[in-house]
Amino acid sequence: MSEATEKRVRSRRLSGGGVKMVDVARLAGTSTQTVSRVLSRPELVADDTRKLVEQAIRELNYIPNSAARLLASSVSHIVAVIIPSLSATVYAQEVHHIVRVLEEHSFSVVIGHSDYSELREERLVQSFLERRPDGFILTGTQHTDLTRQLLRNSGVPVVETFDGDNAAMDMSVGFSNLEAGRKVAELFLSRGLTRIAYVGGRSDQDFRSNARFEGLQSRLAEAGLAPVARIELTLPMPAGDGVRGLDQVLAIDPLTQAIFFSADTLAISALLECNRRGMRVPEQLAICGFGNYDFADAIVPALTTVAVPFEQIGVLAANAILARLDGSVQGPSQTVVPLQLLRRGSA
Amino acid sequence: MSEATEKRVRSRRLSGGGVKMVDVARLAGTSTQTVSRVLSRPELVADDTRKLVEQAIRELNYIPNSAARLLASSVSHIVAVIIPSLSATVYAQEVHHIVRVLEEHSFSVVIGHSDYSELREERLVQSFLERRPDGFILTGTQHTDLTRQLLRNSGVPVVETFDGDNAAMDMSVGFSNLEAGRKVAELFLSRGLTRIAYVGGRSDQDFRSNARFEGLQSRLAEAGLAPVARIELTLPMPAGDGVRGLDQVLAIDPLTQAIFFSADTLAISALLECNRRGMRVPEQLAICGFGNYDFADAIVPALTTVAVPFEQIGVLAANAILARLDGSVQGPSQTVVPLQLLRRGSA
DNA sequence: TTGTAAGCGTTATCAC
DNA sequence: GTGATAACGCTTACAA
Repeated sequence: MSEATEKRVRSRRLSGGGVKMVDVARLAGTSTQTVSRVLSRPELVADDTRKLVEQAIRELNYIPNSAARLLASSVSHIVAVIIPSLSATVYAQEVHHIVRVLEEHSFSVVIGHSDYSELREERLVQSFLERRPDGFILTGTQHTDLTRQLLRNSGVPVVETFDGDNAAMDMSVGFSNLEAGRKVAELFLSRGLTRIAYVGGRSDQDFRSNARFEGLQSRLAEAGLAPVARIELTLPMPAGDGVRGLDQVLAIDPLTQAIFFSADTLAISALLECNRRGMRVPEQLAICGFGNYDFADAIVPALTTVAVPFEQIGVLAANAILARLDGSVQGPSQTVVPLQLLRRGSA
Repeated sequence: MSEATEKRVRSRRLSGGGVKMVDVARLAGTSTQTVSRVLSRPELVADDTRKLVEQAIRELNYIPNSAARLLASSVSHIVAVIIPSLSATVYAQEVHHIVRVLEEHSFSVVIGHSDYSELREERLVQSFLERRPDGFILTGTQHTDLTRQLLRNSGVPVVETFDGDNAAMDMSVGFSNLEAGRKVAELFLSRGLTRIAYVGGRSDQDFRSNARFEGLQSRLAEAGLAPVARIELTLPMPAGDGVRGLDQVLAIDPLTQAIFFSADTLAISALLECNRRGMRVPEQLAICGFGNYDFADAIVPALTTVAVPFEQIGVLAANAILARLDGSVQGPSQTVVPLQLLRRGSA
């Protein structure tokens, strides 16, 4: 921000409003301390005094300055949330519920996107730490060393989400991507399918998709099989990429019998494309998605997919932070939420 | 937060880390003022001094305290964003781009949900003002009097989004919902359809949907027609509500020829349901959506809809705040982004 | 139950 | 180009 800007902003602030605690105290005929108490621990103040103060607050339209409060008390009432992208409904859903829960407890949420990059995440962590948040909610367990170090040094509670397979720095709320892959393999195998492909994010970007692939692969290996193809799409993946994935799979093995897509958006667009091309699903090609998004159940055939309780993850993550802050829980914790394979028409 | 909590948090902070500017200054052999300058206006510091300070910062892992900065400078580098819900992709998209743009300028975004309630929005504004944000981005132009008063008094730049029809408090970036309704009416009329229905949000919740309905209605009136039905669904509207809307319309008028849905999610689920029921779209029932979401183009028939540049709205809103802050723009402003009727298969 | 005094960590101001 | 000192608005600790 330019020099001129700072001046402008400052003068704006100084002229406008600018009611502070002393002003309230003066009007109420008390000390600032009493005003402070009315705000944070009203039960310690005599009823009459309290009413006077409350009246003065209303009259002056007093709004406390949280920066001053933080400086004096070292509690920010801020939780920092870093997700790969708000454009993916998965994360948007999660954040929705994080915000909802935290709002109720008068915490503010500051949000940032890593764009699927550990380095960008590191910069965000660094920048968010300047606000002295009372908690961090990150996505996944893959972080730079500096990110870990910064967070550890800060002593802030950290929740890592969406990854129940790997060890967390502090607390974690996630699900087993590995298990998801195995479940899907199991399903395909139970239908006697052997030519099975995987379509997901690039392996250097999407570590949780990697785990799903590994799960699929390991289960297939147990049956003496190997995936016929693995397609890696660059993130973020717009829905239309499902068709690209489909085409790439078919280019590698035109006789592919089943595809596991790492996201329902991809699976849905691929399935609709199959319909358009007259490829019969699931007879000719079985399709399984991941996430159980909107419309998974509305298309024909309905999409077989793995349901993930994204909202629950958001709620649990927020609660994990809150529990640590109010002391009801002390150490590290690892929460794994269950996945559910929804067998519908497409596989 | 409980008394015990405050103590615990405080002690954690005091023990862990706690490197401050004086520590850096001491190590670098300068004053805090010089450290401060290195951080905000490096060009004012001699190269040698600067390097010493930068070295000390790295060595100590110093992280500035933005609360102290705000207190001293009255610039928070925070923008508060309030949307109805992050569960709706529309707003998630918008926020995604707001965050992206503001991050680049080292602003943090704090986010809140109004849940389509003006009263909740008011509480959020009140609570966010405690953080002394440098800007506010709100959704729509419908707010309580107190909300307006608080924002006006604070002197903070405010951008209202998504509503280009009504007067804004300060700045606005939106589109004409009225025009959207008229466009869709025009389309239906051009196809000779006369029995036209509308499905949208409850009129006391979704004011922008109201405007779309009014646009539709006014254009129909010019042709001597009136809508055969208007369905009001309670927000938030899950995709499946599209089917409910469809059924309600058909219950009122089984001969309805066309439906304008206030969101693509509704339109898509209704269209897929028509397919399932063997109702031919558009011959038997024409369907038009709003928003041009994912999959609008992937289903069969492809959804005719109104494309809204949600991302662009986010970018423009963020830029409007930035422009005001750096003084390049002074007064109120009203930006209206264009809508585009995408005529595809469904109408 | 209430008040007084001393910080919290930074930046603005002015002097050098 | 650099430093000393006084804010910034609130809470904590202690005293009354």
